[in-house]
Amino acid sequence: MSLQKRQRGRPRQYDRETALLAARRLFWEKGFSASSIDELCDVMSISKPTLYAGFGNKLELYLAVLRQYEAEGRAAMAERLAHPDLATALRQAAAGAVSNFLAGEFRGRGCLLVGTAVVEAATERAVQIELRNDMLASGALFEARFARAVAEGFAAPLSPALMGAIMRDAIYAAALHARAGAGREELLATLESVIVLLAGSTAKSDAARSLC
Amino acid sequence: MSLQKRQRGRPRQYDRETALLAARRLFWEKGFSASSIDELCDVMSISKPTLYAGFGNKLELYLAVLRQYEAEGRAAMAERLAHPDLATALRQAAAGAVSNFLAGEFRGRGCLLVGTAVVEAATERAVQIELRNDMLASGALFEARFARAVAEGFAAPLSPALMGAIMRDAIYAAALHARAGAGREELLATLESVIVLLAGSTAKSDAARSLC
DNA sequence: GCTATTTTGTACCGATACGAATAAAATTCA
DNA sequence: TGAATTTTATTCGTATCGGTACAAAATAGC
Repeated sequence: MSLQKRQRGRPRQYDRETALLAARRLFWEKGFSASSIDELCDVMSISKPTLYAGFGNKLELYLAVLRQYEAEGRAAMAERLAHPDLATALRQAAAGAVSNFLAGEFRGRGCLLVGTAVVEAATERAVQIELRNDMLASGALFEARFARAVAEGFAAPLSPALMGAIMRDAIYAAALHARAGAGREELLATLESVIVLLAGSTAKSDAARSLC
Repeated sequence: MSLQKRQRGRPRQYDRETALLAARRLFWEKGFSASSIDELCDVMSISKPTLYAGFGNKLELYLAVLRQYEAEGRAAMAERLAHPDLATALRQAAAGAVSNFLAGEFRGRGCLLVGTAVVEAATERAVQIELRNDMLASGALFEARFARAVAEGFAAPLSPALMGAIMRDAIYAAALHARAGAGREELLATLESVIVLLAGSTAKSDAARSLC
């Protein structure tokens, strides 16, 4: 479907994914309501009618940004969770999330969904559903990893679903802390404790071990 | 200080705490940016110059609302945590928080701070500090409760500080889920698992026990 | 009653909000 | 080359934004 031949009229001069990335940066910092259409056009380097023609309206643009972000994040998370050792997989997932929360140009970035979608969820049903599905999907990702560990002989203290929920929630809470200005060590310390409680191992990650 | 004699000019016709409560409801649902001054004046039943004279500007009003909310919430939380049994204390705290998140007129209320302050934290330093201090204070509250348990002979799996952070984070995550539309049972199930992991007891709460 | 002081509501300010109308520019097809 | 089609930028319009000037209203002290 992406290989359809060139459209008939004037070719568009912007790249959709790149434009969404630019919009993401603005939404991430200011949130949905405080990001104006004019500002979005600026950072996306397109004019207002171009934005409306290409993305519908402000809310639809925001939803497109969220979906692009979720797809990227979920793919990265699944990759990190694939490590054969449970504790290491969880540590990689936690470290990746934390790096994402702390990267970027402004202090206290956090997670795009936790940082911005949460507010609009109360008034915009579509955003609430998007947020809800993201949390359920994240939980399912961790649940699957715990289920795999159980199948491989891991003596779990709880059901995979509950352990997955706890691990996911710890990471979402870390996103909150990041937005509130917390530092990397603090975020990682709490997450490490949760991993120890859930995976029962105190072994250090590969990176930490190589330092000894 | 609150007993100072009647001021000299025209007495104000609104009650400050009541007005803040009304503003809280609007901010809670729409967030800071999407709540307009006109709408705030409506729900607070005061005129615009009255609002500015009494509360400074929109941001200061919002901060006043946050502080009133935090004070109430912290007092209630401390009271629930005072129960002599650790697990029961944690269950009461969790149940109280969940009830707060799910009460109110609109679906997906959650926590005022988690639901609205998180967005503004990235651009408004004062809000970020307020949010950060709230999270630290909440963590300290739980830490103190765990420390008390340890002093009373509880065999803790982690330091009180870490256990307090984990418990607090689980509740903050529950606030996120509530805003995303999750139901009471789901919120309580995850929190109960965390309590079991931390307090090590599977005893049911008084209310649940009385049902048997 | 008169003055000083504080709160009140009406009206208003410039700036900016989201979105649309319109027509020029750039391409494909015939 | 000309018709059809799509994207582009300029301009505009109505509504609302946060915030303020101003004067009337309501109290306490003298």
